Amino acid sequence: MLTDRQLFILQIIIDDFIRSAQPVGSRNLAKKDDVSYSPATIRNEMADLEEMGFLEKTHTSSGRVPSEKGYRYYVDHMLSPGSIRRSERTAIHSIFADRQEGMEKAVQNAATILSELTSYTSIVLGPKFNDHKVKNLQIIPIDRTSAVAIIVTDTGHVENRLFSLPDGIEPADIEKMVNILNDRLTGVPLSELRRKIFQETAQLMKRHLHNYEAVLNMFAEASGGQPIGKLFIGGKTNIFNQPEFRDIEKVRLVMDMMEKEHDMYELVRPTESGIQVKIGTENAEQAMEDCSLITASYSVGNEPVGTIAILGPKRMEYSRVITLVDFLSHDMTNVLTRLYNTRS
Amino acid sequence: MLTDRQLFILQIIIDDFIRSAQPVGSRNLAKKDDVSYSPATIRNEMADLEEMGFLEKTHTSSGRVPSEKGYRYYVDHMLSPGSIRRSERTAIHSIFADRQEGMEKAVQNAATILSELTSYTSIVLGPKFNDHKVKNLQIIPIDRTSAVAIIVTDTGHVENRLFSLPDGIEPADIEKMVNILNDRLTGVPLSELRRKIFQETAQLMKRHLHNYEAVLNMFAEASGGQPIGKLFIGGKTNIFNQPEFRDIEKVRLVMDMMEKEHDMYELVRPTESGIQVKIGTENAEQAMEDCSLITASYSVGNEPVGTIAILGPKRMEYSRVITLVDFLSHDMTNVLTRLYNTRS
DNA sequence: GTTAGCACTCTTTCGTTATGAGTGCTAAAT
DNA sequence: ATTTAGCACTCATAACGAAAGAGTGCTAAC
Repeated sequence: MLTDRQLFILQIIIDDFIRSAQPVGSRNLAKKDDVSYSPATIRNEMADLEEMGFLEKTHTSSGRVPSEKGYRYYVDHMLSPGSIRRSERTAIHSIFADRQEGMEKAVQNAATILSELTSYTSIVLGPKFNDHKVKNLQIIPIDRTSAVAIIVTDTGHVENRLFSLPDGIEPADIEKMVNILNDRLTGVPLSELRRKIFQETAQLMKRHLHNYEAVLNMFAEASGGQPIGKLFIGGKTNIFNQPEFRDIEKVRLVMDMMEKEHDMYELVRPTESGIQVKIGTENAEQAMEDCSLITASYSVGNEPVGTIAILGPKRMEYSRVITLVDFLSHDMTNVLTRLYNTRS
Repeated sequence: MLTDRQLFILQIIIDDFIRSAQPVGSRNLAKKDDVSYSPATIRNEMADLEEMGFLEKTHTSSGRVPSEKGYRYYVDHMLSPGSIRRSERTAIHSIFADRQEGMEKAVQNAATILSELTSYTSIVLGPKFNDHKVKNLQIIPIDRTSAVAIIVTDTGHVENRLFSLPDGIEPADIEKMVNILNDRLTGVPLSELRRKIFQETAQLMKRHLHNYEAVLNMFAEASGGQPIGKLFIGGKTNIFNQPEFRDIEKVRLVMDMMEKEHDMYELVRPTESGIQVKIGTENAEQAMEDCSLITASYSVGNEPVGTIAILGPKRMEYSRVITLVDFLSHDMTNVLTRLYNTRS
């Protein structure tokens, strides 16, 4: 469909535009060392590439700019695998070097480092704890009317929630209840906790407590609270560096979106595994029309549990970013898988 | 020091500039219904006010703009107390209507609502839990080498932390330890926990466990982890609305600062109680030179435990914001004090 | 098939020139 | 002794036009 020369020229144009953010013209292209065609030839090819929809002009007599289709083709067919610098490698490995900090800190760290390495905005969706299993349950009474329910998972994650106690419940009752719950629910994955609570323990509880329902309900609710992982965003203001975002309205659109946790979650919610690139309007979100998003999931074993992503301008250094994101996601998968597997 | 008329004119100028963001000139001032002086008279007064440092010109023949000193004087001497609209009152009361959500959610909510009411950026420093007392301690072993330490306070707040177990420790030992800890440390304020841990329990532990030190150390560390409350920021992008922040560099400066948790904490760290207004360079932070900050602390009983703040342009609606912030801080104090006092 | 040449287009820049809002000062009016 | 009208002056902003520069498309020659 494209001749070798067209491919070559398209590649150079996109590479150049990614670097300079300036529309690229035939004259300047021809000056490059590795280009041996005359401006006129290049102009002809450019005209063809434009007709095919890979390039665009900003006005009648401007240089060419890659279209979304152009970027898409570039990403799909012309990406050289790119290498990782030693410093980048060590930076990434340092993220999980210190396990003691706890998962949340490490994930936040990943976001920060990723944004620093790329100077784009990074989004990291922390591991969802659905598939992690209950290690221990506690109910700590605070006063006569309220108590804290605590769920500890086998990965060391802690969920907690304040709830109202039914009237007239005795500390001894609570203790009994905690024992029953731990007895029956240890090892149950969080995703099934809600169901199991009623299925496994309701009968037993009934025998021991007259007021068990309210408590069970609460517990079930606490467990269903956060089915998704936490979201971390690094380098939110990096978008200010991009010359195409000198326009305050554009920045605002993106910034506004970044403040909406739900939108951001929708953006990076895990779908297919592997690396995904969404360019401009390929993203559902209106505010993303001038941005590209590169996402990769990471896994525990074969189960994807979270996502890392880079949000930048359409004119993104795709090659470099994809390499980095790929590397980090594999690193995270390795670390988490090892961690998880030695545990269970 | 200032004649009545100068006071009057200064007030009108500042009020006008707060509304319009445009330098105000004598001609337009004189047109106002409540001004009965001629432009020339006003010009004379303006010149005097400028000489005294309350007004500035952006260039030789422009209208006047309030100086920092002008704003300061305005805030200190000319603020009419301002009233709260019914809708605002209900919005604020709604924040703590639903106690079940837990403190953190409520505080986050406060930030959101405050930013929506003012259309500036709000900062809420959640209650610090230093003075809250230990209700219960737990150590939940995860596997042979690690465990989760959990501290529950009498306010229902939960702190938790993953830590490494010393080699060869037995589940029975852990149980013993937890019992000792609970026995000795219940009721201890978090701020003294670290000290008390060693003072009260070390002797006892020594008798029962050969390897107690590592565990104690860890526990002490977990308790010292977050002496300060959590920080919530609402309406980060509201700054984009301000015409004096059309300049992308200015916005960036402020945005960058808002991303740095530490800087933000420094900004609103509780100092004196009552309402504080910091105008422009009165703030230590460089990035704040075009902004004003209004802070108020809220308390439990007489002890200030957190801060609410509004960050906006120097040209802020001081009167309205101060009224709102004052009202909310009192509301929070009431709610928290009631909550806390029924507990202890 | 490639390229030189040329006319044409469109943006950007720069100086020039109004226009208008605003000031400061002086002198007259109150 | 204030207050105000009048006027000359300053400066930012907008509008205009001209010139420069980068780039294109097309035609004709190589």
